[in-house]
Amino acid sequence: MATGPMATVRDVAAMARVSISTVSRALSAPDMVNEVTRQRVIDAARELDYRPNPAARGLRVGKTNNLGLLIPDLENPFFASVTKGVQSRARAAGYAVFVADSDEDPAQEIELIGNLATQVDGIILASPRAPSQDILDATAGKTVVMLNREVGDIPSITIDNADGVLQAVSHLRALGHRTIAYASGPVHSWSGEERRKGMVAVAEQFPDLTVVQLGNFRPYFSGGYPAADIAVASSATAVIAYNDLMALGIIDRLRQRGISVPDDMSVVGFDDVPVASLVSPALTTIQIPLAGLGRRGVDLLVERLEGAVDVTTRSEVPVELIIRNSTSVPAASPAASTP
Amino acid sequence: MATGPMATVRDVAAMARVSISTVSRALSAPDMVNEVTRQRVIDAARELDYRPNPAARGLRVGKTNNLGLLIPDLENPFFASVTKGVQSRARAAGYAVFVADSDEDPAQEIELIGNLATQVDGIILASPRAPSQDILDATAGKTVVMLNREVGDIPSITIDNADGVLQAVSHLRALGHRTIAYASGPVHSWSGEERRKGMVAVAEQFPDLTVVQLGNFRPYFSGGYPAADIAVASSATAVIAYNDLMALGIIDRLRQRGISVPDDMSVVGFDDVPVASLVSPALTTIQIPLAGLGRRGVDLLVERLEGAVDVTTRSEVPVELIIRNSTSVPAASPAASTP
DNA sequence: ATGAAAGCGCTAACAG
DNA sequence: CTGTTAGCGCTTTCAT
Repeated sequence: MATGPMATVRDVAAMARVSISTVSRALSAPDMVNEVTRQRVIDAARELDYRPNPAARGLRVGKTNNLGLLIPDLENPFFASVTKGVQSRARAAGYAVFVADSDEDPAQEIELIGNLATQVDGIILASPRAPSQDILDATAGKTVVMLNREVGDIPSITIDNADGVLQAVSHLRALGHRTIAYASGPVHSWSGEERRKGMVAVAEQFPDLTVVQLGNFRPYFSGGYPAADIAVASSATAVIAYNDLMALGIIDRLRQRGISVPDDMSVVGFDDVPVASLVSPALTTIQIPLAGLGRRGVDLLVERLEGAVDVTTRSEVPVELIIRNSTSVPAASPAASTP
Repeated sequence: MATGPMATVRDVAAMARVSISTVSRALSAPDMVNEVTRQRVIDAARELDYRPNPAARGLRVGKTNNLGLLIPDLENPFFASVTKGVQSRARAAGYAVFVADSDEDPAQEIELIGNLATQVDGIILASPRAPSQDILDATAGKTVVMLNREVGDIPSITIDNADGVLQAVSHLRALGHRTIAYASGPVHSWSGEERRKGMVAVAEQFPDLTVVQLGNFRPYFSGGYPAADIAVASSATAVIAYNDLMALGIIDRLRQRGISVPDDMSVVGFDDVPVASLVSPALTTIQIPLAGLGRRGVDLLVERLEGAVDVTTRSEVPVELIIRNSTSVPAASPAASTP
């Protein structure tokens, strides 16, 4: 760093009275060097608090041992959790991670991919917002894995959106709901589209159900307000939101209008971000193992970096319905019998 | 990166038919090179999508242009926001940032400081948990700035905790509260101690007030439960929590026990994390400019890195009371007149 | 088992 | 204005 001049191989070599190559070996190839010499080097290294300069090593070896993580917004608890998972797994695997926040800006994303690429061995793209073609161009020739989205042949880890929607609907249906609303996320959201399609599929699967599409809303708390109003205007007794943040907004708006959740309206979220369990009513939601998603992303990336070329390129993580207090039997439902 | 072999100065030099030093100059020293040659280099560089290898440059120049950020927990919205601020400002200043999450583990912190130090020009320590002496040792000779804590002579940016507490108490007092409880954070928390001391000072300042110290609680949602129970057992009509998360827990526990907030008990948080405005009742809290804290941290660090040695070493950012819906006049207060 | 030397990609003297 | 050269700290042949 700035003040204390870092010790280099040369310093250690001098103190241990060996050549610099012996220092290098003693520290990495445990057994290519005489036991006693090695100890001398180790001691000198410790004494000087010597740490190999990663940049220098990287330059020589052609590998930085750094990973890049690109996310749309750190203040979105979804990505905070994913980042946390990436962080810890990367460290365990011996990588440091550059985190870049694109602020939901597709253009920034593309630029950041280029920046990151100069300093890392591989990049994790979490829910990138940019158009597929732009991503394809920007990542050409780079080692990249994608989280929560699929584009082209880029290795990816996604979540089982269809099953999530199915679980949510099944839950609601079992409670007695027959008209269920769905509040979509942004039009261009990949996972949003997946979930919307899932809703359509589920609707076909249950002929006794009426599924009403409320429209597209911003995937934040604020997006829940218009969604709630439209839901109320519909005949739905339950609403599934694109994500937890939106679900929270829906609940808040409902409360403002004197509509009780879950008594008058059931609400289901998606993601199970940490805050979902801290609000009241606690949110029934589809749990995505967010930190796990991050960890698996690192695993996949590291595999491609160090291992075989043809490892599995796409996988999907399961989701699980977490029933809390924002769902119950519909107000005047015949199925509303509490044993 | 992995597949596409990155172009180097040499490639660009070849294509532009100049020497490598001319390439280097054309790209950094705009006017040390002939206009037309320069353009040839620029073109070649663009053609090859050339990007100087930061590691190589860093090695040569003795500056990485990377910053390290160490935080206790990314899933804590406090740090997510700080990180976001650091991120954006660092990028604007031409730095990439390594983010390291210590998982609230003091030992990890010390180790991570050492790891980070090998790859960065400077480090930002956000609310480190380790003992002062350990931090002093680990950062000796390194360029470091600290956020939300002071130790030794390390340059720091803190917040005006005393004023925050004062604003909270004044607000409550104005509403008519006369017995106010304070739920402290962890014993070893620096800011926790600052706020506790602030409460004591405020208590002395207002002779008509009774301040009851509830004890020390975990600075999370869960810590709010015991705090709430003790608050209820006391005669306080309002409680100020160490932070927003704890305040949320207090409110939740109060609700469980059928105690209405703010009607039966007022609650004030601290930090104004994003979720504070999304819950119901929306939390009255002391707002800390969290992202701003991160940005100022970068500014201070970069100043020390690039500028004079004796820039201001300690500063404090102001806080502001945000009045929302978790506070009101006390239940049976004589001051309870709504005009 | 150890040392000498080359070279990763880059910038900064130092010539010219 | 431009080219040659050295060297940042490290690992890795290649000798010995």
